[in-house]
Amino acid sequence: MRPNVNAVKIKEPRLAKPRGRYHHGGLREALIDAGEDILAERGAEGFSLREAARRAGVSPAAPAHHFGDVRGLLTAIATRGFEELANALSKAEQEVGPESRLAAMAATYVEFALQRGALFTLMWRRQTLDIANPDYLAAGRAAFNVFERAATGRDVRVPDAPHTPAPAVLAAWSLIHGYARLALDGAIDPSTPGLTQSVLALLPKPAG
Amino acid sequence: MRPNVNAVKIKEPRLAKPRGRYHHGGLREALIDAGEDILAERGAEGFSLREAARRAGVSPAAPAHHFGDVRGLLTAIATRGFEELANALSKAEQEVGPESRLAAMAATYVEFALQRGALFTLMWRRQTLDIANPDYLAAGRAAFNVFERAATGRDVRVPDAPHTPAPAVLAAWSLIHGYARLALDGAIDPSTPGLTQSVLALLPKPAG
DNA sequence: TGTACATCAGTGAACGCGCGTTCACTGATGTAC
DNA sequence: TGTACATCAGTGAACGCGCGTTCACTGATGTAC
Repeated sequence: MRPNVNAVKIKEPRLAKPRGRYHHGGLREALIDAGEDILAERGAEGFSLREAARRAGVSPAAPAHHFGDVRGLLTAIATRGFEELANALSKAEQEVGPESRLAAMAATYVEFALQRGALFTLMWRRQTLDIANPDYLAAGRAAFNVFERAATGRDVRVPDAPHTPAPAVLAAWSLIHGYARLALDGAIDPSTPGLTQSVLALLPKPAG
Repeated sequence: MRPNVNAVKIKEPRLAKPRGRYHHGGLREALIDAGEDILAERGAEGFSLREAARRAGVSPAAPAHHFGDVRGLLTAIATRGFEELANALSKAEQEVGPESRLAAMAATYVEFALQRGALFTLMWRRQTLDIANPDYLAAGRAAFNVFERAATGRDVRVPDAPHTPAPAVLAAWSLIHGYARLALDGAIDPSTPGLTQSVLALLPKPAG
């Protein structure tokens, strides 16, 4: 399924190439859309370049023009995943007062991970991504920035300057990330009434 | 690399089939050993049945006699992973006093994950495992039991009876698990001096 | 103690599969003049 | 405004690959008598 929550895209994506047209017109986006669909349907292991091309209505050689190779396409999909996560976090941040921002972040993060399991998994799978890709790195950093800003209550960061997050921020992020992963991997049943809330209530509180 | 910490095996594993012998004599174990080696060398994506058979000095059809199919072999490898994790946790538990058990568990868990990254990843990769396999389930539960016992300071569990762990236990586990995963996935640099300790110091403390 | 025979644990060749990528190509687009 | 032409974004057939699994088979083991 294409993103149905917090969609970044403005125009309705055109998945398949318009009939009778030689040029697609929006193949790059269409391939990323198709990739997300495949992930949602078949999981992270079920992805293939050829299948993405098929869904976009295009020959298996076409993606190379936009992404070089599979790794390039996967990296673009993961990048968009981080952008969508950052958007979701930003939205949650703006909807609540400062005192409950961390809780809102946490709930949003976990919800994103659970709803988009395979995408979330891919986003972190370094081995299959080009982790030196600047867009990928920037998108990941941006998502973490939103989290950190909400967790600490201030915007400590000079954009793009590397810095060392406070241990309490990393601990909070670890807890959230770990809970999401354990739930995705079947070790925890997040549908147990009240469970998610009571676990997230134990978040280490970074100083404001 | 075969387990060099907390090894469960008694005899030195024989990887390759003894020359001139038709029967291997310990093929099951040898295939699991080989599988762990492949994971350590090539990562979770680099595993293949044929390569494991090759390393065990055996034809590609041989593993089927012991494991049915690839999934069976992978599940056996993951099962042993959980057994080794449980052993490591038990050992750590016994080495320290009750008040520092949780910290010792945490450090051991993270160390295991970082040292055996690909194995740790496989252990949780439900899609490629037979998650209904009783041995796999039992090994996973056993590892969690050790953690829970150390975290709560008491052995609340009737063996094999399903039960609902306290939120504080799940939160502690989530934090540890998340920290390990983020470090494995390159989001956190665990070699930063003092970082691991200061993050783990923020563990939610379950009631004793 | 020796022999017959069922069972078990291997062989190794072959199969079909879908994959990512390559290649020479062509249709469409857009820019220079 | 029209034309030439470079560039871009596609085609589709083909390649080679390693994979997991199947198959008919055989060597080794161990048990019954």
